[in-house]
Amino acid sequence: MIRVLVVDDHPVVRHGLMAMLGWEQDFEPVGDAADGQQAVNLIEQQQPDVVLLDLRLPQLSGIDVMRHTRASAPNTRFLVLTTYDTDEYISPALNAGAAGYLLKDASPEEVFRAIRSIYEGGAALQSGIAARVLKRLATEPAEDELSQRELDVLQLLVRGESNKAIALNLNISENTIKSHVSHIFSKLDVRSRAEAVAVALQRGLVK
Amino acid sequence: MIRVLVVDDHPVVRHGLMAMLGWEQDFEPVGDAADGQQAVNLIEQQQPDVVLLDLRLPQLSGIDVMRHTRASAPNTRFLVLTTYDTDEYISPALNAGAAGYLLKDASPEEVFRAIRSIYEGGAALQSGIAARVLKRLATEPAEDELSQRELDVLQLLVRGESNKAIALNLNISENTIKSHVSHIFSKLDVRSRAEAVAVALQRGLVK
DNA sequence: GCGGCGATCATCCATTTGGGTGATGCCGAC
DNA sequence: GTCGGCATCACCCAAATGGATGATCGCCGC
Repeated sequence: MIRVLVVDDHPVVRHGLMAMLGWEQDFEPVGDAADGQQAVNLIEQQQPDVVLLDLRLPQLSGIDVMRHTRASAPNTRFLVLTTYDTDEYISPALNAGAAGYLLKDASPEEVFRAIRSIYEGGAALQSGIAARVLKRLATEPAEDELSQRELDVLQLLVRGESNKAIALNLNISENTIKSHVSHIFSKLDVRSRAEAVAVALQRGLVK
Repeated sequence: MIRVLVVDDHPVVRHGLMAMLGWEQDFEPVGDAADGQQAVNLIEQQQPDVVLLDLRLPQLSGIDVMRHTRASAPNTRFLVLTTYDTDEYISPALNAGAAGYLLKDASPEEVFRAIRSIYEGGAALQSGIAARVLKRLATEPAEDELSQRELDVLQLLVRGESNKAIALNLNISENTIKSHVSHIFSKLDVRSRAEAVAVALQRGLVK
C-alpha cells in the first residue's frame, strides 16, 4: 500500500483527489491538509510515502512545505500538482526536491501512474514539462539566478535610476546598491548598466 | 499633355509603366531611368511634370533624387510608387517632397488618377496610407526624430558599449560620440545611458 | 547668401560608475 | 557546526559619464 497525503487549499480538489485515491487498491489516503502549516504537521506525523502538493497555499507555500519536511520526513516524496505551467514555478519546485510535476488538467490515470512511479523512486514530469526541463538543462549550463533583492535593484536600474536614487528608493545605503549592482553585472555577465538594461529587457527579467 | 518620367530599377516594372502610360491620351512618357543618378540627370534635362519614383534605387535613393532635383527642376512633382508600406519609408518620402505615395499593388487606374491629381497640384495618398499619416500628425505633435548617425550611436549604446568603444567602432572621436550621446539623451528625454537603452528597446528604435 | 541643422571635434569639470577588499549578521544546507 | 549565500555597509581608486560651451564645415531651404 502506498500511503498518500493530499495538500490543496481548494476543498473540491482536495476531496476529489482523496476520493479518487480510494478507487485504487494500492493507495491508502492517510490525510489531507488545506494550508502549508497543516501540511507540515501532518507529514511529520504521518510520514506518508507520497504527498500530492499544490504550490500555492496559505501560510507556507508548497516549496516551503518541502523544505521544512525534508529533515523530519526524509522518506516522503512529493508530487507537485498545480495549474502553473511556467518555468518560474517548475524550476524552484524541482530544485526544492519535487519528484514529479503534473498540471491539474492531468487525467486520474496520469496521477495514479505518477504516484506509483514516484513511490518506486522514479520521476514523473508531464510530457511537455519534461522536454522543457531537459532543454533548459542543456542550454543553461550555469544559470545564475538573481536574488529577489537584486531583481528589485535591477528594476530601478532599468528605469535609468542612479545608485543614489535607487538607495533612496529602497531605503538602504548607496554602498549596498553598488554591491548589488556589481553582483547583478557578474551574474548577467555584463560590464555596464546599459548592457544590463538590454539583457534584462530582452530576457524579460523585469516588467 | 502631362509629361511623365519613370524611375525604377526593375526593368519589368519600368517598361510596364511606360507602356501603360502610352495607353492614355493625356500622358506623354518622356523617359525612364534605372538608377538615382540617371534619374537626376534625366529630370534636369527633361523637366517632366510628374516623376513616378521608386524609393529603393542604385546610386541614389528616391529620397536623394527628390532632394537633388528640387532646385534644378522646381516644377517637377513626384509620385512615389513603391512596395514599402511602413512609416519608416513614408514619412521621409513625404518630408522630402513627394506629392503622392502609392504601393505597387495599385491598379493602373489608381496610378493614372494619382498622376492627374498631382499634376493639378493635389496630393495622392493611397487610402490606408492617408489615414495613417493624418493620425501620425495628430498624435505626434513634436516628434524629435534621431538622425541616422544618432541611431548608429544608439545601436552601439544599447549593446552596452562605452563612448570609447563606440568611437573606435565608428572611427570618429570620442568627443563626437559624447556629443551624439548628449543629443540622443535630449531627444529621448532621458538622463542616462541605461534609461536610453530602456526607451530605445521599448520604442523599438533599434534592432 | 543667410540661417539652421547635422556631424565633427575640443576643453573643462563635477559626479557617477565599476571594481577591489573587507566586515557583519542571518539563514539554510550538508 | 561549519560552510556558503544573501543583505547590509565601508573605504579606496581609476575610469567613464554627463553637462556646458564653443568651434568648424557642409548641406539644404528660403
